Amino acid sequence: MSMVTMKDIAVKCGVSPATVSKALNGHSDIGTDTAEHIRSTAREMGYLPNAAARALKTNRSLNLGVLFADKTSSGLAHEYFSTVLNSFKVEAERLGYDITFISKDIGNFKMDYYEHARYRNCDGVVIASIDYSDPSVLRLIDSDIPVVTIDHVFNNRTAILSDNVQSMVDIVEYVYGLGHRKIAFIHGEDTSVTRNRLASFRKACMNKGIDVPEDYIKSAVYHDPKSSGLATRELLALQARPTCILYPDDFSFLGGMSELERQRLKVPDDISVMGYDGILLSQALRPRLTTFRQDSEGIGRRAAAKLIDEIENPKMFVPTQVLVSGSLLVGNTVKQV
Amino acid sequence: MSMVTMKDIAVKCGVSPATVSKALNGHSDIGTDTAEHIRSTAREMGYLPNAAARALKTNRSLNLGVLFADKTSSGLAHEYFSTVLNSFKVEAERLGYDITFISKDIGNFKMDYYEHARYRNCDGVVIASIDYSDPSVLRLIDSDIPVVTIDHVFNNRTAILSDNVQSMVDIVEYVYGLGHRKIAFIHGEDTSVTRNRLASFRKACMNKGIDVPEDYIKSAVYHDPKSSGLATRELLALQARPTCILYPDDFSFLGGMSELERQRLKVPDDISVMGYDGILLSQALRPRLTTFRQDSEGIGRRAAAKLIDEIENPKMFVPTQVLVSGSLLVGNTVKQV
DNA sequence: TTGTATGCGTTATCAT
DNA sequence: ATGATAACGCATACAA
Repeated sequence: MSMVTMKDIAVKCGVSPATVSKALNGHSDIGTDTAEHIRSTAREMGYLPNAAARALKTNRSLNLGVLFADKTSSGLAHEYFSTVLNSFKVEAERLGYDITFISKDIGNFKMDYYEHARYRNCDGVVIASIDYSDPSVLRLIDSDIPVVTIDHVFNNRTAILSDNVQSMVDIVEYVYGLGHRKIAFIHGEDTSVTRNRLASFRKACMNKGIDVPEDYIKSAVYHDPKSSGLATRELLALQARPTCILYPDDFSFLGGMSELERQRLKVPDDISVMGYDGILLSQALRPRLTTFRQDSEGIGRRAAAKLIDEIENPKMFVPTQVLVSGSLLVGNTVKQV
Repeated sequence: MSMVTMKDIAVKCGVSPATVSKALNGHSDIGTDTAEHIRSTAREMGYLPNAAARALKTNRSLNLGVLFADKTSSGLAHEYFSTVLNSFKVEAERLGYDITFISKDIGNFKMDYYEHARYRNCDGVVIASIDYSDPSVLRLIDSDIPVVTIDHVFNNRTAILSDNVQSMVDIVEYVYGLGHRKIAFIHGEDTSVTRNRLASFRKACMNKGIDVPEDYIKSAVYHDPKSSGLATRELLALQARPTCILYPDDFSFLGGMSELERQRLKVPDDISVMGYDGILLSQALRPRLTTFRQDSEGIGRRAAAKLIDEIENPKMFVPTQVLVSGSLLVGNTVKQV
């Protein structure tokens, strides 16, 4: 059980600890024979590097901070973010980095995000699904720690962005292609993502020569079926009822679905609908939900790659906005009209 | 930006680093006036402890390892586990611990779970949602590192268990109370959880004097609507069709739902169904799914509390099985017959 | 090619 | 009540 250290290996091999260190780290100035001997003895003895000691000495922890939280403090419950996190983790591990969650107030010790990341010697931090106006977040963003943000752009910081502009273009063109001209859009709460989607929706409609009356634009809350249900009811009460409703996300559509059923409207025969995200659920519904699949796996992977690149090549670092495109997931909820 | 250390504080206060350390750690052998002065200068200077240095010296990292993975390597995508993880995280942070994911093979360095946990100086590890027969997992379980497992029992280890025995009793009694005597059970793949549920189901039925023909017991895969859909079809094809079907989990029920709709069977008028888990989705469906809500939040919280208790009081440690009970979530999918 | 010496930031022991 | 000193495990500049 007791940790075997480089010193132990040095003793066993009859060399100095420095030699062991170099051999284990693959330095070129060690005889190939000695190096190999040291490496094999290390393996035999079950040697493991001590991350803390290494971090203390090198000022590099090979540890990335993850800041995933929303108001409900359960950013992980959203399939989109848990997928992003998972692929971030996989890519980071492939490149030799571990992951630690960053939070406020650890134990009795009051600290903000920046302090927490410093305390744990994080080499970099990825931020997603959070209130970007929180001063504590801003302090981290403005700090000297490499940061990559997801779905939000800051000056001088790399951002990975789901292409919410192109996605709305694809969506509008798709439903337009099926003959829809009365397209309603229920959007989530006001964030930069929402603003992008909304603006792109309006523009795409304009480009197609579609008029979008203001009461075809309804406000709801992401991931909240109830508010989307309410918005659906309002849309259905309109004089000129839309033929197609776009929901803020797949899960929210469930609220719309209830309302449609209550009014005995069949999807897609009586009305067409589209979701957003492409979560598992959407493809388990019948009829299968037509939706837009965000490449959450790609987003997490790119975030890790970019962050680590910035960490390992600080000199060459240029803040970038990486647009990750998704794709239409055609189900059976949009009918030709 | 440059780290302010205890030495810096010592210089500024005109005392020795040792005194600073003691003052900051609240030792009693420092004058209250000096201690307070040191603490306030530390605050002014923006001092932050260095976790790596502290870990190196104390052999305690205040860091917990998390081993969450399934075959699809996305244990996080399951709402049950992401909820467990989140509450584990919240409780751990409240008690002063951070969380790091444990994996195999970090970068080019081949290691198993135990080695990874050691490498990161984890004070303890929580294990869930994993193939418990993996030798690499067993090595960790049999190691000297404090471990708490979730939904699986090992000798000499603390386990947090969702009460799968009582839950099945509650479920059977509930549907029995509504007059059902022909109850079918679709269960997940063979795990200890599944075995407990199945045995408890059989026993509960027996206690109620209900006969359970073997073809009322169907095998499916957790979280897989397709296999549950198939099982549903088989059940509906039976001579003596069940009046109520219990599904392995809420999500799997979606597969059953499709099959029921295909056969034009109305829930609950033509057939009653129950899910398991109580995920968000289940309560967004219409009719609302009657299901059994596992206390995933409580499970994560108890796991963190137990693990940290073992870490901080190793002398008093006794391996325990903590049974966390859930509760029926009554929706509208079981009809009185 | 190998070894010596030093220090990363912290805590703990032992003096004073 | 405070301080000098050493040590945790490792990496590196420099000497040999």
